[in-house]
Amino acid sequence: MLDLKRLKKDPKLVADNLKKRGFKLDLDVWDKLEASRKSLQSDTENMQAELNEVSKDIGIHKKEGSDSSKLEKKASEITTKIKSQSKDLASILEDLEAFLSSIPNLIDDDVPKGKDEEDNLELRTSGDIRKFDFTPEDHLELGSNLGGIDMESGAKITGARFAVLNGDLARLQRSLINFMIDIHTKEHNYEEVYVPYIVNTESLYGTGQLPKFEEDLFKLEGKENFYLTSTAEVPVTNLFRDKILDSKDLPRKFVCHTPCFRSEAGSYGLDTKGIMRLHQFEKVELVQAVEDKDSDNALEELTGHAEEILKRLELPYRVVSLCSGDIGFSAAKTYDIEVWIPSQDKYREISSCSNFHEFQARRMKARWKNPSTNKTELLSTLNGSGLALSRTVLAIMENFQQKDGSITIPEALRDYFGSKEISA
RNA sequence: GGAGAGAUGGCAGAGUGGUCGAAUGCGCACGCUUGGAAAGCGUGUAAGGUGUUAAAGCCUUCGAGGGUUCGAAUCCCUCUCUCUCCGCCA
Repeated sequence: MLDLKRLKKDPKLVADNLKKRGFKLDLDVWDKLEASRKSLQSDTENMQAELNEVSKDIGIHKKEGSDSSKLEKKASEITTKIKSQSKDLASILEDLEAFLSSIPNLIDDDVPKGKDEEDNLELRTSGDIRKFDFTPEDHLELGSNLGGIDMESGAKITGARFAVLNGDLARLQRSLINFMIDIHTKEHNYEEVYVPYIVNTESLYGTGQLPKFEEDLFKLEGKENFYLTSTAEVPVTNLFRDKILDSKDLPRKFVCHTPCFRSEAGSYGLDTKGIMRLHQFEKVELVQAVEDKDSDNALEELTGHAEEILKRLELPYRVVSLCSGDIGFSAAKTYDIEVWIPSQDKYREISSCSNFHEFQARRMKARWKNPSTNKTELLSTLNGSGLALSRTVLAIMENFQQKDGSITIPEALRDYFGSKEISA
């Protein structure tokens, strides 16, 4: 949710900012809604004030035992008026809410301008891209040969875009989860947390998935407002919902492993092969809640934490700053980390790290008490994958494959995995 | 799944129709006290909206939604959640 004060004060500025991401803010609609809200609301409040006054009077009369029937009649009239008017007000408020809740976040000034993916700005690369002295296979060929990736069974058990991992590859994924969480808790000072994988509409609204993006989610039948979580961002960030945190508890940093369920509506034909894009995948997620003044630094830090995993795994990657047209609904600024995929001869997203500033916090009333002003202020929230598991498995397979089809395990992971290779 | 109890401010916990946004305690802030600290004493301290240079004032909020009433934290209905007991169960 946008800062309403800002929208009231500077509608043009807000609209211009939103324009950068290709969102047209209809200022006429806004002006009309806001004007009628204002007059209706202040009218209603004045009547309410009058009614409160009269009611108080009645109370005094009754206590004294004097006649109050005249006052009661007056109050009754006011009540009737209020009731009819507050219906109008409620409907305006509803429209306003619908209007506001589908406006995306404002974009940070240093976000590169652009239309789509093509205009994203590469900030840095890391690691050396391996030169193969044989023709490398893609992860699905490798996995099938090793008997470790079984798309057929996934399709049989559930359907398209579901995978079964067997033996060493299942173990590889499990070891990666521990590897990542250990680094984030022991070295980067995140608290580990375990959360529900089913979330309700309030939580999804809080982080911004609802009301606009319901089609990306799996909704449970029977239970009115239950959805499978599409990212740990939803349950973990909502830990802060309706809370007022003490300043000494900030920043708050959580790391959480969850499965993620995405309907992948609108991505038909994309990445149909293997485990690149699934309806169900595992992810280790980093979430931070900080004071807004610290949030820019926190984004750099958090991105660095995710990068550290790739460095330790000796996977080549690059960091790109998403351009204004490609940035997500709730985010003010996003860095994507993309890992090198030899079979595609390009970098592919393996982590997305975003600063939401107060956008999510405003929706979920996540606040902290500022001791210097003694006021409650909104938190700033951030999150990023640290990392997406199936794509990490995929990247290790492809980047560390040997001529005979075996896969070397990156050194840093060997203690976790238990051996130094997956043999052919 | 069955039976019962409950949901109040940052936290704990009073309040069963009328100056109740709400006693008290804890916590927190400030002041006094002290060489300094603790203790003690005093003062202040919910959120959101509106308004203002700032304030005052006004409106809303006692789990959520609806209802009764001139007036609801308090009465009625629905829902959600929590706790206790029973059953079932990884």
